[in-house]
Amino acid sequence: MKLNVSTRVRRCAVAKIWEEEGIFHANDLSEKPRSYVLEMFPYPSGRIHIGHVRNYTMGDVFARYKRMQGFEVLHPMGWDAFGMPAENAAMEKGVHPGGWTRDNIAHMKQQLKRIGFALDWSREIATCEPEYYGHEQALFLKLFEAGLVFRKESEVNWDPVDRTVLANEQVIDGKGWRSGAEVERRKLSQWFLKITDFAEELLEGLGSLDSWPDKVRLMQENWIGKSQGLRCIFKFVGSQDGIEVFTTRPDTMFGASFVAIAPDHPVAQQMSENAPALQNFIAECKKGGTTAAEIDTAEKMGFNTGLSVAHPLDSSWHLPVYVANFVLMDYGTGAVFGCPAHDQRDLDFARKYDLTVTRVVADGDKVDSDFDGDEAYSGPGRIVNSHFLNDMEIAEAKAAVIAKAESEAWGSGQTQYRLRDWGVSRQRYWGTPIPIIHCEICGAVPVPADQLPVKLPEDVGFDIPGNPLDRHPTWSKADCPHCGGAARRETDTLDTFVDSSWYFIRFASQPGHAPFDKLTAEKWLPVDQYIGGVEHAILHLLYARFWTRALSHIGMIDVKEPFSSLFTQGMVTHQTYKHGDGSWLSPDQVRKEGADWTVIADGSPAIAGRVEKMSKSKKNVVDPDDIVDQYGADAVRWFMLSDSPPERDLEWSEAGIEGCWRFTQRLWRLTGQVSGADGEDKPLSRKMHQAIEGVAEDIEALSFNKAIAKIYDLTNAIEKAPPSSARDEAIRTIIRLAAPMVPHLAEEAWEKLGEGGLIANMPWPDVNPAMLIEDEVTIAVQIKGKLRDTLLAAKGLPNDELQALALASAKVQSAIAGQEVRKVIVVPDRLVNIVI
RNA sequence: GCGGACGUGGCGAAAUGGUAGACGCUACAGACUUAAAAUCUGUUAUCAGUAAUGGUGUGCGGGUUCGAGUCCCGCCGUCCGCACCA
Repeated sequence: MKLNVSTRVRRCAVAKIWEEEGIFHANDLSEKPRSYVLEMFPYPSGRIHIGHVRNYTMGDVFARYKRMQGFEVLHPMGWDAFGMPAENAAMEKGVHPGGWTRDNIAHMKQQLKRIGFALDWSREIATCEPEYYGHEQALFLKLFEAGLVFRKESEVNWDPVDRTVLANEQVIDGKGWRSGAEVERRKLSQWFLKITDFAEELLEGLGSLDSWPDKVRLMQENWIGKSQGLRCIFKFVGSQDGIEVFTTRPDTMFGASFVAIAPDHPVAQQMSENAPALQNFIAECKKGGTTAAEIDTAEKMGFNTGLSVAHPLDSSWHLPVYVANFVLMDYGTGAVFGCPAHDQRDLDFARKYDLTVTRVVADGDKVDSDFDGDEAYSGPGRIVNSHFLNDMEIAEAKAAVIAKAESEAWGSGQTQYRLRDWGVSRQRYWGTPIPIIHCEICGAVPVPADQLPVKLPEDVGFDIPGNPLDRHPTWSKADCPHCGGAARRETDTLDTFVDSSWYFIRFASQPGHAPFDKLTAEKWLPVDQYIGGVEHAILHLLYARFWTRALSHIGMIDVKEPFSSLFTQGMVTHQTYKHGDGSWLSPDQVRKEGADWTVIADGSPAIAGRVEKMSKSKKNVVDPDDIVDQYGADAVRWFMLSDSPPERDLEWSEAGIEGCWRFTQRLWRLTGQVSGADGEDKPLSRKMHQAIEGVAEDIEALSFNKAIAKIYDLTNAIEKAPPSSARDEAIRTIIRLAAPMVPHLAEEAWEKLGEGGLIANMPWPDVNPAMLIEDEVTIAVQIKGKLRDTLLAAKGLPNDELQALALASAKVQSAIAGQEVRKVIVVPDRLVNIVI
């Protein structure tokens, strides 16, 4: 226990003053420049995780810094409160999801408050409350009216024993997590949002997001997956009907050796009606989960339908038609032609079913049509063995085939996206009810606005798997808003990604009667700095971008991109330990003895495992409450920011937090050293001004580890310096520089230094540019790029004088040893490189 | 399988193409102390050398350049995402 009681009491008092004065409440009417700082809101799982602490500390430092720079800052917090864990808790512990969630929120809110985050709690949101999700239903219906919502069949993971839809994470090795039954893919009619209408916009918009990490933009670009290709028909032999195929490689058409269609392609479905063998094959394909990884890694299987199609470029050339498990109905036309020589999947398939493999793109000097080996060639090259395409470049050949297809009317060039429409239906209770009523006569009818919110019923049970809304005795019964006849409510709820697709707008403006007020929201949006985990790089961020654009499209808000600057922080990791039998041990169950680890309880040997992401199952979690009790919030905050660059993983360690705690003490001791002495200290003052500038730059760039290194540097310099008024000023300044990071200590120190008011309200210290300039610089002297000497020179010395100084150096003279100097490269104020 | 990233001392790291290892942690030595803790001072990439100094060194192999941790090509390893976890 590092903190004594009185310290803890004082720190609580500090937090209370911030709260009483309401200094972190954002003023909608402020005349100041604005800054909207947001961290991804947490799922209320029960306890704040150390990863949250890292995320929110970064945002907090940035928000506090922006306040010091004179901005009106909006820094809100809320809860992504719908989701599966609440239902799991209900099943396991018999508690109601709502009660469980609200208890968790209350507890976690207290935890956050203890860490001293400068949050505007007056804008707190929990997505599970009708005050939030009712507005979400209204927005959903706006999109419905705009034609951006539709219904279609889509596959889900079906557990045939529990008779329940499973989430991907509930499918383990193709089996249901509770029942252990082999999971099947089953089709259900579900609601979708037309995100594909915005594919091009979302792709183009990435270009304007220059304050997003390149990797995230690249991932989204690949996810949207724009490609140009040919859509064309392979006609059945002797028929005008055929199979429509999409390909991005029309240049390889003369290398085609088969056509493959998806198991749920209409042609396959129709044929299977009278073909039990095909039926079995299709059923076989439907085994296992729905994820791309599972489908891609499944062994490639095909079924020869016996059908033949004619090659569009040569109708006398016939190709077999297979049903194949690796062809997806969701992408393109659900049918492809296989060119094994130049596509790995097709090659694997061709080898397995003994189909011809013809080379049509030259691989260096390999041009013969017979292709051997098991590695497809997808690189550049000239077209070979392809009649009129021979000798063309790939791009040229693509254009030639598309032109021919268009002129002969058997196909056309087409832009295709990999992005699929967003399925938002979930067969679960704990989510936003989809505000639709199904009437046998009128179809799917929106719930009228004056009947919103459609509230979740409280009286539900979780003793049986499946959706309690579906089997609720009365809830789903409703009158059709059109004809007044008996009808049934939609019992699916919305994907929780919908909840997180507009919460940042609600934070900016939350009237009671509407989702948000357009003008007020536009004052704050877009979010100036958004911070969260990379794991959200694609889905959440893309959905939120889409939702914002959709609202903009229907005129509800004039904002295209919701997050102008994005930062993705790394995970918090910790050493793991195991028993000899492989079971996990928590770090406090082991002790180091010499080079080895032993289990404290029984002295048996323990194994120090890898440093891994903190998780309950590996027992390497640290509870923020415990460490705040032990070291205080400031030391914990300092640790979250120091050493590791924020975008990388941070390893939690006992030694590390101890070091941070010691630093907070050092800083505190400094504040007792104000001497009142007179006198200048130019080098110290220069260091101080460099720190004011450097720390500001680093915080702006979210390089907290570098900012902290600069604060350490200045601390070292202050400690070494003799008393002077410059030193006293440096002490007062360093507290202000550290204030965003260690706000409690800074507040107390401010009082102790006899300064008035709250440091939280102080501006960032001013830099005197004249004080930044160094008058001497160290010049590196190299010979052929190798360092041989360094010398001190006046800053700004002309190149010829630097060169003369370097050549005069004794070390240089002995290294040259009379050889001819061929060239000298001089970088002003930096180095001289002598080439001999 | 597909897509994306990362790799520098004992450890976390720093370094507009220009002195690799700032800053922190650990460890070791010393001061203070009856003692311990705390604190303070110093050392801490590696090899050779008493030292001065010199060689080597940023995952591995090549390349561009006067000069490469940084740029290019090819490997290896680790991590993240893949549409119903959030």
